[in-house]
Amino acid sequence: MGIKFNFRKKANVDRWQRKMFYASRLFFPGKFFLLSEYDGIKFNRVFLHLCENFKPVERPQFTFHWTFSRKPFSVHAMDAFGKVFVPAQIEGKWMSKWLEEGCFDKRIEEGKEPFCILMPPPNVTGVLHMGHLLNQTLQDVFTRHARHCNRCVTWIPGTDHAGISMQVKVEMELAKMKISRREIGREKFLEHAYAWRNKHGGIIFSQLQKLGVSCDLKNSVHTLDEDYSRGVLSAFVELHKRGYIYRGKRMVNWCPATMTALSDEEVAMVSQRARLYYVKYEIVERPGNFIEIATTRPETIMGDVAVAVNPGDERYENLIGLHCRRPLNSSDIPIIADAAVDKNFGTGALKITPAHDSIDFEIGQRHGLPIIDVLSSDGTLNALAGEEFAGLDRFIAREKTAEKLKKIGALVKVEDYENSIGVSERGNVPIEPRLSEQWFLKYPKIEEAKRAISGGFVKFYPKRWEKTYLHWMENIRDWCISRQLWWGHRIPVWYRKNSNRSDPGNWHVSVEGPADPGNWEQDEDVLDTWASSWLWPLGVFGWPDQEKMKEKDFHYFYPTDILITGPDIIFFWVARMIIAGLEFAGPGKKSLTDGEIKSRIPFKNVYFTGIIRDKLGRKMSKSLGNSPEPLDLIEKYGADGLRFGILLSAPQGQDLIFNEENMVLGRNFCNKLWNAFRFSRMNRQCQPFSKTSLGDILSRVEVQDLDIDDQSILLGLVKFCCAFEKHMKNFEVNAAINTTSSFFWGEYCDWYVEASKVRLREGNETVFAVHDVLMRQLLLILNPFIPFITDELWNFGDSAQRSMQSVRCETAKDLEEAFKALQLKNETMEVVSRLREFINITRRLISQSNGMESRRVLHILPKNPAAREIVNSHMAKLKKLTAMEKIEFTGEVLQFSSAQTPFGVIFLESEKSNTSGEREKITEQIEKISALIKLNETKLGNMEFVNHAPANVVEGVRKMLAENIAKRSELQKILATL
RNA sequence: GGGGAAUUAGCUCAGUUGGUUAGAGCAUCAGCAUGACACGCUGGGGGUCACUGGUUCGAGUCCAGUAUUUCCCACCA
Repeated sequence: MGIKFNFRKKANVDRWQRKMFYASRLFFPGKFFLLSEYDGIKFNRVFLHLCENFKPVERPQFTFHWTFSRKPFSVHAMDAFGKVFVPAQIEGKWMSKWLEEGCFDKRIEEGKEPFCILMPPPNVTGVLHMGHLLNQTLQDVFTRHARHCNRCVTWIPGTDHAGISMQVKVEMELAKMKISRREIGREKFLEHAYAWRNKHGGIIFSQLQKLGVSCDLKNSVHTLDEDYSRGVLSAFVELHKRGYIYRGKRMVNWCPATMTALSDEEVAMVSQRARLYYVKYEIVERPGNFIEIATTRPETIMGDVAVAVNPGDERYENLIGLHCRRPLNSSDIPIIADAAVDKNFGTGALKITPAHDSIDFEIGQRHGLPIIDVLSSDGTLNALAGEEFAGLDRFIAREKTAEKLKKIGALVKVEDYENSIGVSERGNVPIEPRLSEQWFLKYPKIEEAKRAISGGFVKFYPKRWEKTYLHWMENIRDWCISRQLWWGHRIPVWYRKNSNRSDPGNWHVSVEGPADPGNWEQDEDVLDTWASSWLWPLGVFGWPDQEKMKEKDFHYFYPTDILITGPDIIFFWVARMIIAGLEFAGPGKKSLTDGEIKSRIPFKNVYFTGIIRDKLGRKMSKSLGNSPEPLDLIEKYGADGLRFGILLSAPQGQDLIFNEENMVLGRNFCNKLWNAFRFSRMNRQCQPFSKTSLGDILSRVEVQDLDIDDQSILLGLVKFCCAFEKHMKNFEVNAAINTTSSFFWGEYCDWYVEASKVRLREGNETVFAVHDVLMRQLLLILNPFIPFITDELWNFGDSAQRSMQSVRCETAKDLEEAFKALQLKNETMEVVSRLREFINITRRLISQSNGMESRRVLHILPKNPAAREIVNSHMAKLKKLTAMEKIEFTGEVLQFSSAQTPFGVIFLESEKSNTSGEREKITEQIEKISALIKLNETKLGNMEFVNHAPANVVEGVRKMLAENIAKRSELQKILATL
């Protein structure tokens, strides 16, 4: 076929245009040719008019990528087996097969090590996003890996009822039908909510199946399931009994949008541009004199009950104890002194509004001040704010009050000011510090929870998160667990009808409720979602029902092995689960021993993933619209390609920038694997892997037929498995996958396959067997990462199609044991690396003397007889890999371009000689090597170095020096003859 | 205000307890239609390891400081 075309003759033609031209001549000798436009996102077909009147066209923005091949339609001996891997053809098939076979079912066998992993329950309303992709793939990798390690595996999935976000969603749905939840009441609302959940909930699992996750869906748990709910309520009742839960009127974070209290963790601090208003209050006892305060919230002035100054502030010393006049809703309020006031902020005088600020509240408490709450629960001002402002939204009221202050001359000035305010994560509005009666939890087992981490019972990966965790534990505050919502676990507390609810004497706290329900009213509120999910590791096993726990194998699987989640919920969830485990995974106890901690922790390892960001470093989110649709990615690159790609870009715990190029790499990798397998089985019949074992394959090997490539690749396989196991043990998935890729692609494909081609063509059965050993092991190792394609290849040629899922993967140790009979020699690796070096140098020489080597004959001046022998015994292979027609030995220096190899100097025969160029090249090399020699010599001349450095390092330098000197004299010899 | 992380090739990142001449992929440039793979193969170029000091015979690696980026925590109205 060789149409040769010398592009160099065409001046000023871009590379891509030359390629197109070349391609067009090859395939469409007429006037048109077809190519695919590829901009990394989508393919389009375009026609370009070329050839006859070929003119350079302006380079377009996208890059071109031609997708044809010289043999685009050629069909191989294995016609079922296309040369391009098409994921869509096999993915659906395998998922249903796995489910059919029950591959993901929980298994328990005596004497086997358990492995349990709990899926962080996605929101029941959730759909698959990029975060899940990473998180779930990682879990799946560990789960499938554990299956290959012969462990009894269960991966328990589930969903979270997602209190606020679910309720907001349902309310929005209802709003579309012009229904408000207050109108229809609690019961009806919950009916709607359940209906909605049953219809839309759990979509995520069908999406996850497309990704190939191998969780046990039959044992899926939902936080509102009957059993789980009973656990949540029992925990409440038990904690109340043990004195950790109390009801009280406190400052809480109030979300005016969803009208509920929130925990501190649900409030995010966001910096904003605000204004600082300076307002003067007239001193009652000294008319005409004023005290000036600074505030960002003039709308709360009507709630002022005092003005406070620092007791050490000389400016205001003589005012303490006097009164000033509140400018709005006029009233006289005292001027007090409190150390909490910062002299240096604003004017140094602080207006005290105990109902709307937590510092003010505390100051108010200290001075016995009254509380005037001017805000309603929805964030509007109420009657106490005065007629003028009542009913206004807090932000409108801010403007209005400022206007009014200006009008009455109380407003001194307004400054721009940047501060940070708490924002409700769900409602996405600023929260309001609000005094309200709520249920609080004083965390139990804090000391033990700290010890669980510092004592190494629970290990964090990466370790640095331990600090964050411990810091939170040090500064922990009581948890507000009640929510003014309907969707969730209703608080199991009943109050005697028409009684004072603040009096615990009127309470009934139990899971079942009072015996005479007619006389009681249940608390209206539900529990914080996290107050149910913190029991996840217990609840999924049926806690606290001992029978159910036995049935669900709590004692076998608990503590679970690894939790994989994002560091953003380290406080929300991870820390609290540890606390819950310590408190509840055993009989109630005030304090725990180390042994008890060890048995009560919910998981032994926590793997924190990074956050997926876009190219600009922004978090990927729906609202920003910067997140690709995961299902589209699966369609484009295949589930395997996507999994591979995402793992490739996910170093442990480091945020990762999403790069679609990695998915391309993943897809390419799968294709390479596909083709490597295709090649290894080409033109021959052999047992599918599903029907054969390592022993079967090894029995096909004739030991005397093993050449050095076979030996060194098998030894390399053991070494690689060793490294792989180490990475997996340390949860370094990224490193594991990199090691695998470089062994498979770099060692197996690039070297061994090429090197063994000659013998393969001769039909050497031993070589076939070695290929099978490698392919088999690689498929087993890769299966957790790319399950679909590996299972397909594993079963190739087997009509039964049984998943490789639970086939035990040989460890490095197993392989070593099995290879003993092959008598592999370690020194073969060394020889092979020299052969590879020889070939590389030769190829470089050919490439450098581009066009000069018309004869393709290589002469070697062998270093010694041993080198000569090695070259001789690998002649066919060397010729093939260097594309030489002839490789000959010579006894003298030749006048061709030369290079130094481990076996001696080589000379590339050519028609034209270029002695001056050669001389220049060699002189340059001599200079370079002389510099190195000098470096080595100074090092060795330094007695400090020789005395201090370890012997092997010094020895290494000595050896290098000797080698360099030898090389240099060789070069000098060549130079002399030129 | 406190704490963590990052800074290595044009881009995305590896880099073991300090030890030969700092690696990979992508991109780029040059060559290639070779019975597995152009989603491929071969080769080349490209780095003052953010900066400044220190420890050491020896620092990308350890220490201190600076700069930039970033995340978390925190009740200055």
